Amino acid sequence: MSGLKSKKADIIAVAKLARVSPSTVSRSFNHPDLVKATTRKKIDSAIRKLGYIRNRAAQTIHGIRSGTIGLIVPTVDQTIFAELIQSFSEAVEKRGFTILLASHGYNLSREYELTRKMLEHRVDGVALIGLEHAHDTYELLEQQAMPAILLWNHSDTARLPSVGSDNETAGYLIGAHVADLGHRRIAAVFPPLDGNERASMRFDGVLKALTERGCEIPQKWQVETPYSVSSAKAETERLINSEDRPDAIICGNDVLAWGVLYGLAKARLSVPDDVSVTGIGDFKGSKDFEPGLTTVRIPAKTIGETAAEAISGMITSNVTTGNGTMVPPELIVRASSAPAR
Amino acid sequence: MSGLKSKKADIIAVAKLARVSPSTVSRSFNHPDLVKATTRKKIDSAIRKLGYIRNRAAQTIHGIRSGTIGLIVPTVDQTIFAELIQSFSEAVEKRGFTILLASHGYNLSREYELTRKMLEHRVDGVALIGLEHAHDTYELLEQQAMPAILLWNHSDTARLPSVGSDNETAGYLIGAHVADLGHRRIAAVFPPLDGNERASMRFDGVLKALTERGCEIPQKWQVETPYSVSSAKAETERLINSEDRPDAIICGNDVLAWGVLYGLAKARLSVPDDVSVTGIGDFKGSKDFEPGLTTVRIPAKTIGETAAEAISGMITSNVTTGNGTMVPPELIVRASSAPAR
DNA sequence: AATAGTTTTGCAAATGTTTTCATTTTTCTC
DNA sequence: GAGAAAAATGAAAACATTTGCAAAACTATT
Repeated sequence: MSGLKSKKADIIAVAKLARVSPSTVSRSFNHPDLVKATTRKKIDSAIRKLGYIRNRAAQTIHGIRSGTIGLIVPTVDQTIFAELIQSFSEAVEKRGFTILLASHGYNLSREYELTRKMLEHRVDGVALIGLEHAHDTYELLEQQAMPAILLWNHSDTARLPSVGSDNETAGYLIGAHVADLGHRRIAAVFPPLDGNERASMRFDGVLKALTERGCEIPQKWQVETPYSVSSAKAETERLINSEDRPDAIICGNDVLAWGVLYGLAKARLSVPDDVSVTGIGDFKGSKDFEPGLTTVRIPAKTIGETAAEAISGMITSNVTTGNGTMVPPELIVRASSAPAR
Repeated sequence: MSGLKSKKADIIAVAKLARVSPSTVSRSFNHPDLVKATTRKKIDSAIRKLGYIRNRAAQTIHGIRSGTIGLIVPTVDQTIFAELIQSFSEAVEKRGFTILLASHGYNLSREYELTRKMLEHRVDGVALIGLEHAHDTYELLEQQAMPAILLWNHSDTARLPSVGSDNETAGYLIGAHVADLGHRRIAAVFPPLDGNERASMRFDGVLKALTERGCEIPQKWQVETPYSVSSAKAETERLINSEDRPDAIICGNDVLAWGVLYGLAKARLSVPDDVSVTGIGDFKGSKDFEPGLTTVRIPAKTIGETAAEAISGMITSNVTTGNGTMVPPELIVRASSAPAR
């Protein structure tokens, strides 16, 4: 009641109240050095009085950047991505962008739809997770000449610049570690490999390291299980039930490894005395496990930051970063693995 | 080269190619029933040929909704919020909105800035986490008549509608459970209560339940520790080192409870035989712990969905949902708590 | 106090849509 | 096949800004 028109204030209202033209108000936002200090004062006070808030939509149609970056993820609520989302979003915010977030639940055609939606919103760039995307999605981004980047995994041959780790290397590191500890009775607990490029490349890496060292994983010890602690736990109980049990279990990721550790604990088997266990990912929590989990760290924070820098470079100065950056994974040895007896 | 003008296609280009007026193209998007099927065909083919993508920014300046909802969180990368973000975003996506996400790292003035930014982007609504926000933030939202909602906790007296659980009730449930099991030597491991409304209300609830049952927590057993598994673990080692140790430990959240469990495991104390342990939150993983963690579930999924429904109601039909919805927390008894000996 | 140079400001066009209203085209009825 | 009614389309104004250009207002110089 007391003065401020409750109707939405626009730049014209501000101009009127400050007794200047709209152009001057606009300039005072975008090129403050071009307007006299005293006029700027008047304008600022009018802005405050009216509670005016700039309309980015109106700017955007002038070809001005929207200041948003679309981030399209499979899902948010897995530790694996939450960390990445956090660091990426923090890093782009620092550069003045805001994240437009959408999740597709591992459905590639939904991912395409969401990409379209991002383009409708005129995001300045798009970030996708992983290397596998629908043909249409790539086409769309190319055709619209939209700066885009792939997060989490890196491959030189990807169709877009990618920032992340190499899953095969991650698998190789773990495979080599376990084999070098002298284990020969090795089992693998992985998510379904089919259609999961992440998991299957890790597995390939493990196999490569083992083969080089003259080991192999017998078919019966190659376990596939959904991405969940509880099913990994259940599978583990099956795995160790036979008296002919492995003395090392290599897991496709930390979540599965947690499940395996619980399964072993329940069976009163000691880790690492009876069985060595390894994960991949170094999720929050793995460090504090009892025993601490030997794993490979995929440095989510570094990836998020590197990617943020890369894409804002692409946006602000059309600098294409070649085919991205390889952020090396790192073996982290903790208490859950020990030399074979 | 082969036909498609690489310059950004607008609605006018489409109209020209389809030999109709821009109005008709616009109509064919927004009121397809008003345009003849054959013209629609022509238009669709022109759209495809040019790779035209609608410009929501241009629509938005007509007062049309932007189709975005601002979600401002303290941080993404804690299990606690990731689940909530996922369910909220999924639920609003289902209603045609996209999430504009920003994180402030528990900095309330940064939260205010982010809220402003959301308003600049002309989001259709804003969702904040928790009940505690800067005065300015509330003012801003009110003054701009922006539909807004608070997630995670509910209070009838909050300045905005809130959807979530009541932390005091959550604490009460756990306190009652532990006391009713017959425990009298009870310790509490909580995050710093000062300036943390969530934690302190939970603690109040615990105290209330205990007092009603004639118990109390001695000062020396009231432990404050940062939100992290490792520090809870360290604190636990201190706590049980004295030979006069508690036989039940009530934790302010599941993450701390995990730390406590690890600490006890390391000390070779058996849960629940030697000590009962409880959490609050029922985070992913608590179910599969060895032993399973007794806790109070704050149903993130329900909260996200309820909140999504509430805010889209506020947006699409100006229905204000009173002061929100209380989503009741639920005691979940698992193996980590047992009757006192 | 006139001139030239510089700094500030305003006018008007442009941006990519939607929408109201008027006009044209089609369909129906007899 | 004329007239009325209904359906489909187009013209133009509106939306909230930015920006190129020209005009106006200052400053400095003589």
